[in-house]
Amino acid sequence: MADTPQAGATSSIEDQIRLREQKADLLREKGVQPYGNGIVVPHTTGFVRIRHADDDAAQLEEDQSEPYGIAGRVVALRTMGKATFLSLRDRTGDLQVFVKKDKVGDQAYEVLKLTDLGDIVFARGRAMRTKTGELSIEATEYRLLTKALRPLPEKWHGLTDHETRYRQRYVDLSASLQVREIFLRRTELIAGIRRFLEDLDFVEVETPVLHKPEEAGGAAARPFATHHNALDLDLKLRIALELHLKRLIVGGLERVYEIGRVFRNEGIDRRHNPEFTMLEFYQAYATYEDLTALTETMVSRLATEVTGADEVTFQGVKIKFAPPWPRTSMLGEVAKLYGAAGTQPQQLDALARLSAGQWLAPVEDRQMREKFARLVSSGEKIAWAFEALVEPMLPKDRPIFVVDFPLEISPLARKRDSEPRLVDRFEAFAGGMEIANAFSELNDPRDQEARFRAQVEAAARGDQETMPWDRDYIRALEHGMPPAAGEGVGIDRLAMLFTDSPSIRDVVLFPLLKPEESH
RNA sequence: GGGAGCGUAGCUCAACUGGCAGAGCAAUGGACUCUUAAUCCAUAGGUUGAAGGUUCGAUUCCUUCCGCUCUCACCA
Repeated sequence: MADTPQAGATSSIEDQIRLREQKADLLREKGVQPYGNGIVVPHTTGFVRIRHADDDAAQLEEDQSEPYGIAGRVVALRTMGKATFLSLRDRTGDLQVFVKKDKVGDQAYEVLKLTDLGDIVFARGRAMRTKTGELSIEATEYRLLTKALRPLPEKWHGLTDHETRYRQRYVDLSASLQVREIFLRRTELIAGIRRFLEDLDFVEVETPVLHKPEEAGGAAARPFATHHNALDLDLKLRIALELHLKRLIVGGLERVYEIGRVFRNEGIDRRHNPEFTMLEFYQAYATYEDLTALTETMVSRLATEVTGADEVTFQGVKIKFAPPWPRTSMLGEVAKLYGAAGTQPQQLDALARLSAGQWLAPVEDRQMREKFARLVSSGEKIAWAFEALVEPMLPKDRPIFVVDFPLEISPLARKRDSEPRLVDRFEAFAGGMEIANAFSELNDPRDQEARFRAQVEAAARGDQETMPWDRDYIRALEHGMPPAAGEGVGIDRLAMLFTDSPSIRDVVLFPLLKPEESH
């Protein structure tokens, strides 16, 4: 075989792959294993960068410490005959490597000449500064560890096509340090949640993902169906963590949390992926009021830990997470809009007397108007009016707690002692998204039975997002669940807020896409 | 599921009113021992998402399909 690939080669992707395969063969002929293993990599680029951040060229020249050994992907390559600069990227970032033929030797330089953008390489050498001042490794040893057969995206614009970024996340992550940062922040967010809750004496648990049909409740959503062959058992993928975690509260664990994937068989959009990550935590002897304080403290601290500040810019709007967060009353705001004055019971009475025409009068949106026809209870109508008329007006520069939820849309929440048509519940909104939902837990087994009955009746009317009647959960409550409060937090949405990502797909490593074969 | 937009070389993008499908980066050959969007000379790279239609002629116009993005609905 010739020493170098021949001129006249073409550059379609197939040809580029073939050329790189030929280079791998040439490396083998030179005794270099293009997919070797077992190399010891003693340092990261970040280690070198930090250690020599303040050293000038003269100081580095006097440095007599052992040479550094780093490995990573070649993301830039500039050759000037017998000297080459390459940018090497490892998990900590990039560092320039300066390879001179007279320093590494002829054979290593031949290997270098067979190196392509995207290859994984190893370099050993002392730190130095180039004449323009860039910290670099001056290689005395150069090895190729992995031959890449496909080219990297264009160096200046990178990979911008969303579809390719999501389908080939490995390319996206290789090409973009910003994308890496997003996912590192997501990881830091989850670690921060664990630290925060562990400090409060919560224990992390794992509950089943595979639910029997009667267990697949805890939220208003349609589940995915699956099947266990050996038991010949139809199963659902969980839509929430709630009912199992509360069984653990019955069992006396008192403070539990789970961070886990849940699955909802519904539409996909900027805020929704069919599988997403929820934090749910339950605390015995706490009320939903306690959880407002916990939530604003936790989220504000997470914002600081993940982004460096408790003020975050999301899609051009600054959001201040520092406690206390403002509150708004779902009942109160709706009552105000419909002229229902007085105490909460009086407001509820007045709203219950409204005719369909009166409810619909202030709502212009056609689809919201159509949706009204499907509503049965007064509580559903209050939530509907809040969504149509109040939610769009919520402040954008702060998270906000919405309180005073009606009973009918809260089948697992405790009734308020002062007004049993309401429940002790809040939802937290930020950046136009619901980020948390919490309530004092319903622990009266007979009341819970009545709520399940209402769900089953709603299902009979055609509602597809009702909860099943979970008899074992009732049995658990019959054993006595201490008074408790619990909360669910959408991890993906916090990740969006803390990385200024417009789509959930930007914070999920491998979002669900339709198959690509059929393009 | 409804509506709007987009799909051209490995990547990022052009192509006027329907008239030979082009550039930069990447690639290939050559020069170059301090470059950093390296530079210089040369070369090559296309089923224009797919199928059909209109037309002398389609990247361009029409139909259907596929995928993505935005949006509405559902939801967290």
